[in-house]
Amino acid sequence: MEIDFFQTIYNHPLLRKEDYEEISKAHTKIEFAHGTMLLEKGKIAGEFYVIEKGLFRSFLYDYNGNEITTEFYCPKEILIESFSLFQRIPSKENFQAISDGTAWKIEYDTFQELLHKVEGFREWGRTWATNQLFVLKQRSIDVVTISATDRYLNLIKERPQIILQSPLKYIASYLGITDTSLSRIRKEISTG
Amino acid sequence: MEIDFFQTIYNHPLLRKEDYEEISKAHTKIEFAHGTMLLEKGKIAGEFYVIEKGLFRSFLYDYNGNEITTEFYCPKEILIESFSLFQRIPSKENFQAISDGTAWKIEYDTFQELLHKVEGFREWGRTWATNQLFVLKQRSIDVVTISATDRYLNLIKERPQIILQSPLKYIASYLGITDTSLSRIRKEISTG
DNA sequence: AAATACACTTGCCCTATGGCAAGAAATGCT
DNA sequence: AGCATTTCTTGCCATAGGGCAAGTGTATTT
Repeated sequence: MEIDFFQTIYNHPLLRKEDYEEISKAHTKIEFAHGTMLLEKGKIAGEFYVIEKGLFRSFLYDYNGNEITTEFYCPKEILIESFSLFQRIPSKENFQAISDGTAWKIEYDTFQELLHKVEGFREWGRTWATNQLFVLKQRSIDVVTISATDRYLNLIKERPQIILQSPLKYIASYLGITDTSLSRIRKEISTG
Repeated sequence: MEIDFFQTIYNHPLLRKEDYEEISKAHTKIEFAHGTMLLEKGKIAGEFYVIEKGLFRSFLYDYNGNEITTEFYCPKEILIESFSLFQRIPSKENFQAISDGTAWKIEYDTFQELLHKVEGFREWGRTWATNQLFVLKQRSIDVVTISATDRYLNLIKERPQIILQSPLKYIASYLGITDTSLSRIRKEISTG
């Protein structure tokens, strides 16, 4: 199986070769067609995903009913609503494939077993959670300290696949503006 | 010492009576005058605080130079910049007392020792971190799904001490609006 | 008690952004 | 290839919220 792939994903000093075999076995490959919903708001997540190919997003509706993209998920990234999956509570967001794609999933029960059996996996999970908090905190700071234009430029630099593969409107709402405004920002940028 | 107080703060099934004594001993009482800075952006946090009395806040400057309050800290809450304290990186925010107050602090080294020696404390810390992620995620969802007016009403209901003790301008920037706008919202609310 | 410093409200005006809609461009489907 | 759908741009207009400043109120200091 795809041991190499999983070694780069679940990279932790405590994990040994046999652990990776165990981890690999827990995964099942799954294909998603463009537009497929992976998880809907209000439902309880049943699976953990690692993206292999394609682009995914999470979104919700603001107080005016507009769709707001809250995150993009690229290959090699983990896609889950962690609180829904682990605390068994309704998901706060919707998750959707915005291109055809493939992922490796782990069922909830299997995931719990892995956590239980493999110490290094547990530690990897904790590290991942800590990192999530770091990233989320940084994003909430960026939203106020960096203008939409600059965050767009950052996105181009740091995650160009998103710019190339996502419709403008998803990127716009991710940046906190409308597609009309982002279109104008692009014009500004290209003009100078 | 204030064992009862610390028992309500560090509440975890693994913690036993002797642990609370150990934990209590690690704390030093400290008084803050209104306006005192506890930690400034760019510096590395050296202490962990539990608020006993008073009101505190964290803030930063947006891309137009406006002060933005990012969080309020009330009695019985933990006040730290966790990544600055534990990863030894510069703080991203400023922390300030907005009333006279008292807190219990633990020095960085002492905190590390506690984590090392007391398993229940370590577990409590993990639980706290998980909860931080949950709260931060919920807040970032609230910002888009609930209007400023409704978030203000929620704040009145859920954390009335803040409304009573904090100047309007801090609350306004916390809600993502100016003090002028919040003043108008209050008028709206009281009128009808 | 006067003086000073904040805090809050309110009016006026202005600007950035959104809503809408038309048109152009690109993409996908049959 | 031709049609349909979606995406993106752009103009016009409306509006929520911000900037500013004056005026009132409330504390704190000397």
